[in-house]
Amino acid sequence: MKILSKASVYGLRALMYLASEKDRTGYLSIGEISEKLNISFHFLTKTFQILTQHGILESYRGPNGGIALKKPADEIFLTDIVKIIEGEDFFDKCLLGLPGCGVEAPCPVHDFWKDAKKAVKLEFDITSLAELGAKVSDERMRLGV
Amino acid sequence: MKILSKASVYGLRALMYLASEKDRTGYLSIGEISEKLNISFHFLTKTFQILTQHGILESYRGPNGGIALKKPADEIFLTDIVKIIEGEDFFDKCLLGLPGCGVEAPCPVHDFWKDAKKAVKLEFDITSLAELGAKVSDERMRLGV
DNA sequence: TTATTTTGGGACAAAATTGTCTTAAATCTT
DNA sequence: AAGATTTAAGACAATTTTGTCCCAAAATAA
Repeated sequence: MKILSKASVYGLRALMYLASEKDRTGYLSIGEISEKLNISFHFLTKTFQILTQHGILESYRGPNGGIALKKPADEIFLTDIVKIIEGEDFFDKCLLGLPGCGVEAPCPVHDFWKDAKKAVKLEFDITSLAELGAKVSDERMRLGV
Repeated sequence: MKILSKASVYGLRALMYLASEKDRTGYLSIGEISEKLNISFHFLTKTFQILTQHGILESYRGPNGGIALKKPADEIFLTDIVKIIEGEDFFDKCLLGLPGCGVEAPCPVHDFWKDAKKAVKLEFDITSLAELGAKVSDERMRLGV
């Protein structure tokens, strides 16, 4: 059961890493992050560009440049990130891919799937990068192999 | 939030159609199903071949041939189908794609995701093709556009 | 100024998924 | 026996996703 593209997975892992290093001031380079997490540098750069354009990250070029969270980590939630990368309709999709599936014209699994999406969305709505970053730095939960 | 490949989606929709036509005796041709549901005939054929090889369907060639459920529709559950098409580990995957993510070495979202997967799996485990077929035939829930 | 470091952005390649087509095999009908 | 119907199976093409590469732009440092 895979709900996220690689772009989202890489983006999320990288942002969690960023949040876990909250004591370091200034910018973190994409190179460092991609190395630490074993993610393709160029691929991650592209995802970060999108997140920068959407106000999640702030970037700075040149020596000692890199990226940084544009808002406090406790004000950025999983939903924000996932909707940017996967699309605004991320939590509105029919399990069977039927367009316009809803109460008026539901598919046979609509009722169940509606609830399942709601539960996941709720968790994504309330889970912040600060919380996840803390789990990495404090509880040593892993982001890589 | 998309958890199923097209192969699964097509397969499930086709099987629900089959279950919804339970009064018709004999085999239903793949051609009819693909037309009714607007699914590529050849693509659906390949998915059906896999389901036939795994004991979900029974096929018969020649005039008046086609496919039929190999077991009663109330003995076939969503989990059975999805595991065949997506893989046995369908409900065991880490949200962040980390191999071996588990209680010993969890990722930061492991706890939540474990529960979310469990809830979806439970529903897939108890939802039969008979139940879904009835929703299509009795409650006119839709399988196509 | 010149060299170095870093992100930005696009072109391009590789891989995976999805979709199409052709031929074979099995079966029925005439 | 011959032709028609239908699934089986594989080759192949199109599309999407993922990954790589190159060069430009911005900033620092010497």
